[in-house]
Amino acid sequence: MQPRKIVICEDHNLTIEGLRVLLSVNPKFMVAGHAHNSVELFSKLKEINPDILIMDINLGNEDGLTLTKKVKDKWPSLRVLILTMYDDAALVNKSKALNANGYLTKCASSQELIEALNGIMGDQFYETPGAQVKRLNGFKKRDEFIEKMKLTKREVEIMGMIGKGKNSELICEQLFLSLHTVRTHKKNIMKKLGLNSTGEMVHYAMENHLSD
Amino acid sequence: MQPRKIVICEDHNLTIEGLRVLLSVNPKFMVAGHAHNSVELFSKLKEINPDILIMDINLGNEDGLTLTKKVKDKWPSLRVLILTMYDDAALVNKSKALNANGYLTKCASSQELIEALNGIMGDQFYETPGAQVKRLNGFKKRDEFIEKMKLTKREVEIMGMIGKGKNSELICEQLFLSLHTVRTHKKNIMKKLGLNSTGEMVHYAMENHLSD
DNA sequence: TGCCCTCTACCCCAATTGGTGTATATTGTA
DNA sequence: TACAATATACACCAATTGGGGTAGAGGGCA
Repeated sequence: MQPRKIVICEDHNLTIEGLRVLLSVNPKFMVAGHAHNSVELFSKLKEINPDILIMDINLGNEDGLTLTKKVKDKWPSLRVLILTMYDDAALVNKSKALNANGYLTKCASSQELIEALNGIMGDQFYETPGAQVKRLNGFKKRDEFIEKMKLTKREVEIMGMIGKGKNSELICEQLFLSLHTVRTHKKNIMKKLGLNSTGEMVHYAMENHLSD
Repeated sequence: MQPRKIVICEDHNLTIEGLRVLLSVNPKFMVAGHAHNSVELFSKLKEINPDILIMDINLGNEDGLTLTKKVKDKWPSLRVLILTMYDDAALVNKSKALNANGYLTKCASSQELIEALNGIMGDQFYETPGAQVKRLNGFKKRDEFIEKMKLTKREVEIMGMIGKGKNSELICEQLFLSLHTVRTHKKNIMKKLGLNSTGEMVHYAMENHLSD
């Protein structure tokens, strides 16, 4: 049988190279390419037309889950394995909802990776057997990322402008919105992220690279 | 020459295995063991007595930096390379302060990993060359900024706290000042720098590295 | 001694923001 | 089709901030 062609989408080179060598010893799979972001990914998918996409959720300032949906819309038969450091039930469900074929945390062994790659070829959604629901409160940024996932598109957009130090009035002008609307969005963002002032929002947005 | 013995401390198996194979092709280095947490780490260090420790900062619910300090207290000659996904000047400085020997982000290529492993054998703190330049520019920019704008010592101090997203009330409490005084300082800073809101102040403070 | 700068502190008033709640149109999706 | 989520818009009131002052205490210096 031909080896399965794999494309890896992941922003950390070391992880990409690690996966490449890990998989190079297995004749059933072949890493045919990799991408660091959505633009590279679409180009690679067109060029290579792989069987499997290994997708990291956290791609710097891009959202791997949204990207997964776009990819599956265009290549429905492509099998997608979500590979992430976040062992979170909500993310597993969201991955399922977005038509991914499996979910694996980076805590997995190479053995489990191979099992997952075999698993996602089946009809059912694949998940690490006995995946433990670990608490994620150890390091601040982990939670922050999960929180970031809860922001809607518009909220992320407004958060980006706040991160540049813009006030509500300026934002509403530039987005052709009512001042009320912008203020409502700001308040919703603050609730979601647990922030209490514009200053904290600016700090958070810059710290978490929500601003370009 | 004997290959350098390496121990990897990292909670993600895939990363460990990836690093293992990446390094297996290089005769200068040998991965002699790995650990997922502090307990395993101390046991491995005693058993193996390696030359190099590759340490992930983010170890689930443990803190890799604190662990680094403990390790260096016990094995001062051990060379420690901090390997993390966070490209953050504050973390670099903290790593330095805790006697680590180098700092590398996971965005690095395997080539840069090798360079880093060679680099940390020297006396100086090793950092991804590009990142170093970036940081130097930051401090240069900071000095120019302060000189140009002629902020007083107190104003720089308050600007730093604003850059962390703190509001006037919190600042006055922490500096044992009247709220009036802090507000006066803020207004003076705004006049000097031509800023019109707290949001703009936070943005400027972070952009110009006035916050630690 | 007189002058300038810094740090401290206060006043007034207008503008903006924060907290809470309501409401409608649209979009996506089960 | 019906339901949930999102984006939009507004009301009301309290709290904070922005913009304009004034002013005394203390340090450094010609």
